[in-house]
Amino acid sequence: MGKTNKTGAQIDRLLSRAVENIYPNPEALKDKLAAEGKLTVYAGIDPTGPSLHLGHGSIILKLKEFLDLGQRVILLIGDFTATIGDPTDKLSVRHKLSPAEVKVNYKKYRQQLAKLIDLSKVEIVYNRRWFAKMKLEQVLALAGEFTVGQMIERDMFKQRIKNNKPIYLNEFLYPLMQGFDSVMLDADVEVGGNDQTFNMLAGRTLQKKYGREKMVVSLKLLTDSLGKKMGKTENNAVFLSDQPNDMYGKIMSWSDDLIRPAFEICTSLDKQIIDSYLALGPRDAKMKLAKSIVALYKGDKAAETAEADFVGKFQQNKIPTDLPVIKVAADSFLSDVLLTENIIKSKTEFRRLIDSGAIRVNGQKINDSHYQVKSGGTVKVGKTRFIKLEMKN
RNA sequence: GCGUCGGUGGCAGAGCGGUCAAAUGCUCGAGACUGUAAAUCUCGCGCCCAUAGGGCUACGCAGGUUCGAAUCCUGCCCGGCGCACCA
Repeated sequence: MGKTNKTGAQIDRLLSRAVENIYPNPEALKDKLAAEGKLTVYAGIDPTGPSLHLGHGSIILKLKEFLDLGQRVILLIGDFTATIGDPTDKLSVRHKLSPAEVKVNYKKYRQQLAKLIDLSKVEIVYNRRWFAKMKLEQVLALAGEFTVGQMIERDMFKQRIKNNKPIYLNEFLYPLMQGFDSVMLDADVEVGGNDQTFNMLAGRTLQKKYGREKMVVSLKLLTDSLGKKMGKTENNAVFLSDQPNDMYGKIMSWSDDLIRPAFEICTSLDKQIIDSYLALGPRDAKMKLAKSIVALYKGDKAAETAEADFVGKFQQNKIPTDLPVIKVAADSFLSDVLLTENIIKSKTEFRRLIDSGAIRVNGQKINDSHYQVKSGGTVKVGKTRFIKLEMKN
């Protein structure tokens, strides 16, 4: 095989790039990869929302590296686990996802991922397949594989105990279920975010009892200097469904110290290229980053446009080109228009924005909360919200 | 089951009969400065009408006491802790 050199480099990259840790150790995985035969590699995604975010993207990028090395890659859709949910956060009243909803979500995921990886080469498996018909005795057997001590080893649980916060029984079950996925898939490798390490290792433990070893690749998470996750809860989380302009803008609003890790985690650019970008200085490097990421998910053309738009909008204070156009009747109250378009949440908010001088019509600051629309034009709300008005005939 | 403490805005956490739309911190929004970064400063952050100001809804849920309740009482629901129970 003449391509050993090339695959050698590929393997090194796979073992290190964006990788936080490999269990039991990188060498073991390296040996496995070097050996003949396909490995079964998988990553799980819970279809809780309509959109994936960049964190999912980085997992997919890693899967692609496995795929490129000729491994068998499975994307596990946790449609059953998603219906259990995590009761930690009382806010998110997790409604059970119906199979139809899951299907809809997954369809969207497909579109979002299509640019990243050739989905026709990836097997899609739903874990409802085995969990839906699981019997209580099987559940108990599963639960019997772990002790409470093992569970409360987990940092999060320790914290909660310390803070007198409740831990629900199904939360203990969650890692077990995730572990059971590995068993059912007969997986050699699982890839996931570092926040999933505990769950993934539960799978490793469980699988060992069935006489099979799974390796775990945990990926670095994109965190800011305070160690906060750029997850769904943070408002600068980038969703793969975001419009190119938004995606670009959100990335530009990231903290500077995210630039280097983001290049590593969210793109597949070569190290030399990344270094050359970083040498440009923080602002320009971030622009390169934003453009690269947008290009990855939306295509080069969209990335070009998004960048041009950004430069125009924020560096030269121009109005972006492709604004949503709203038809309005003459003399409509601007507050009403913005409210119905969901640009603002309430009239009170409108008032507040007016008071702080945040609303401009055709560049003209508005200070009348009863402003009526007389003619078409652009409305700017704050720094990032724009809308174009046209008169209805 | 018994006892006990507790349930307040996006979060944390004050308030414990009127001056409470509710301190404070964080988050968040806007403005200034910038690179839509960070830091800093200023303002704001339930909803509706309004120029001042007014109204409505809110402090787990449902009732009650009172001129007046987030604050007191009763019941219910939920959680923490302790005790009991241990199939």
